[in-house]
Amino acid sequence: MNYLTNRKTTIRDVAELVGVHHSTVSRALNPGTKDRISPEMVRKIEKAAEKLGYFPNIAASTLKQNRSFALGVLIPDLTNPVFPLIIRGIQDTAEAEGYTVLTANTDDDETKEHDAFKMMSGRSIDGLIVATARRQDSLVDECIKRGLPLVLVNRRVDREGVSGVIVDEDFGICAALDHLMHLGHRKIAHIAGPQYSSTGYERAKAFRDHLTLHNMEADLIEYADKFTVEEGYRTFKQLLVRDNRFTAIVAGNDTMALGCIDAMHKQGLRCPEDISVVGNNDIIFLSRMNPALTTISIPKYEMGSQATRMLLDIINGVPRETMLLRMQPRLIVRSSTAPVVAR
Amino acid sequence: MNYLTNRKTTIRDVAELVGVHHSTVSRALNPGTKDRISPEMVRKIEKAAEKLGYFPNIAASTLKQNRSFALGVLIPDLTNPVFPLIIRGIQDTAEAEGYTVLTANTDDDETKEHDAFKMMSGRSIDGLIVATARRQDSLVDECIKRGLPLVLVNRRVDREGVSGVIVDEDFGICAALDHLMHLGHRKIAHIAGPQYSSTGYERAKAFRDHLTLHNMEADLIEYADKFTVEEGYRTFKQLLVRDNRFTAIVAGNDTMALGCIDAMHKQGLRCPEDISVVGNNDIIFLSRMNPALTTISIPKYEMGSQATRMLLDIINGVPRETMLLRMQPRLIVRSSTAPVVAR
DNA sequence: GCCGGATCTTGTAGCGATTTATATCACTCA
DNA sequence: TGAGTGATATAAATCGCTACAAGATCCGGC
Repeated sequence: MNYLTNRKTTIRDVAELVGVHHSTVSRALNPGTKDRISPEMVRKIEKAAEKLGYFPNIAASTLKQNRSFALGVLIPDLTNPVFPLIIRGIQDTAEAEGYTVLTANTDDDETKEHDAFKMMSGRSIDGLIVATARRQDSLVDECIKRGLPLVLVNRRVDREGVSGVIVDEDFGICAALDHLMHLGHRKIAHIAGPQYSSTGYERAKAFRDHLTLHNMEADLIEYADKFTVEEGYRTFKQLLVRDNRFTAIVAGNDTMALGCIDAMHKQGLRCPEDISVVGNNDIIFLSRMNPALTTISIPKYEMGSQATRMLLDIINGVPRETMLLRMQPRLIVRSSTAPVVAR
Repeated sequence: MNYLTNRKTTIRDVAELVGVHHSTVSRALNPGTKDRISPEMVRKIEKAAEKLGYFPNIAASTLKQNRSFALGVLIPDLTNPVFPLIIRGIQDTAEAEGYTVLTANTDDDETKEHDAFKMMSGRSIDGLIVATARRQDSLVDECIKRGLPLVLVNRRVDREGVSGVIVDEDFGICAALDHLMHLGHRKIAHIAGPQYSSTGYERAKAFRDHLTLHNMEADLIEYADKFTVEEGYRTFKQLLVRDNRFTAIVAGNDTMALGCIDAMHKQGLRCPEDISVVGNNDIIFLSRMNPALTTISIPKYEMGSQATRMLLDIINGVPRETMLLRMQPRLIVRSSTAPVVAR
């Protein structure tokens, strides 16, 4: 703290106190250039900085270096329980490396997405983590064109050569289907998530492929427009109109699974007695629900943290082998799935 | 985009294209100074800026103005389901006014809190929203000393004169207790949240006061160290050792209530048949739980949004009457509370 | 026809950091 | 002895924007 004026302490105040040039102070306080200053000088400067309560003005350093030590994160909606853990993974990892995180919700709306990106560009972010990617994504294309370091998380794009941390959706869906078949289910339906998202698309594809492989009916699929409870509800009802002889549902994600269960209850159907349900993501509190939802668990925190590490490596020019890191999900069996019973 | 070099477009590029001085461009593009430039000039400049894909370098403007159009937000932990909605309220409101939000998790740890604040200071935040306040809070004191615009949300401090948006805890607890008494409960216990937090403290105080007023036993209180499921679990067990004749529990918040229910199940007690439980906050999915948790609902999104509006008013020097905005909570009765039965 | 004032635009000087080039040593060694 | 060499420190320029002072332009009015 500068005791005379109200002005914030700057590098020049520190320099004055020590009796050196301010550029020397800059060097001494910067990890990368510290070694060009004599150790005792560094110590003196650090002491003085401490005493004056100096902290760097990041705007000034950003302006000069064109490097902000800030990362952008684009998510659909923070209130969707998948994201808080991913974001904590990102924030914890980023902060440990001295980076600040700017988060924006896009609600899967291209205008909001564009606005958020513009704001982030204005703030000279050093890199971007995108959890909102569509399979064809113009924003991702733009980042690549501009050369902005970019990592995808959760959702991927169709084009190759973009780094990201995603889930082995095939593995998860196969585990779910095997579990259901093991319980005797032979007629299984899928409430698919939006197909513009790789998660929705790949889960539906895995569903079809795996059932086909087992010579089972693979076209009991109804497509939702969003990954929400409401869309799960609506889509399930639609499915029921088409066909009501299935005994199990694989939902595109957990919130949609909850919507399905709501719709079932509304129709007087019971879960799991009449229909078994499997979700996806393993969001919080699922084990406490009624019924406790069987689901495919994905390592959310780890995904955020890995994506951030990846991004920081790209920013720092560290060579990396893996482009697309595919995390292993894990089926968690709870009470929303049960052996099929003759009706 | 500047087509010749790889450099970002600046106001000078725009100025050059239009054939005016760059300071004119700055004026024309700034809402506050736009009226000092002729309308047709403004239009020409805007057109040129658009054409060149110009967007302002916020670091430069921050450096010059000592104003970042960024707000800091301090929360305990994003993965605690109370916060996502509060934060969305903050973000949506802030973004609508052109502000960016920097969020940091403190895990109720003073070191992390201090680090986060230092980072935010370095980024020259224009104001701070604190959801981590302790009743005696040195960080809050520091902000006030420094004159940094500050608004509390959810938790308040003991000292007067600090703006904030909080909940009328007394009202909520009274509603919960009245509900329980109405169901015939005469021996009610409280699993209190940490007393350093105004929420924990005021809820416990309201509990004592209201029961005393009704000439009921008011000291069946056990204090938890954190607002977590685990602490709810531990504290409930502790309470049970002390006294096992209560028929209802008012928990400090929802997560602690869930911990209580876990502990009850572990002890072979049923909720609500043996013991009724009331939570607080109304976090997501409570209505789907088993049993569905009766709780006190607080307007989370609205609180975030109001706090932000308050903060922006302070920043902009708008006079405000209310210092401490007290939101009305609402009891939501579900199936974790039931009439008391003779045992 | 020229002055006073309103209206618009220009010029310039930083904001606080980093960075490149330059200066100043203190030594070594031919 | 004096040029060469590291090792440190200094000077000065710069990042892009805004604010303040000053200049240019135009107009009506006496």
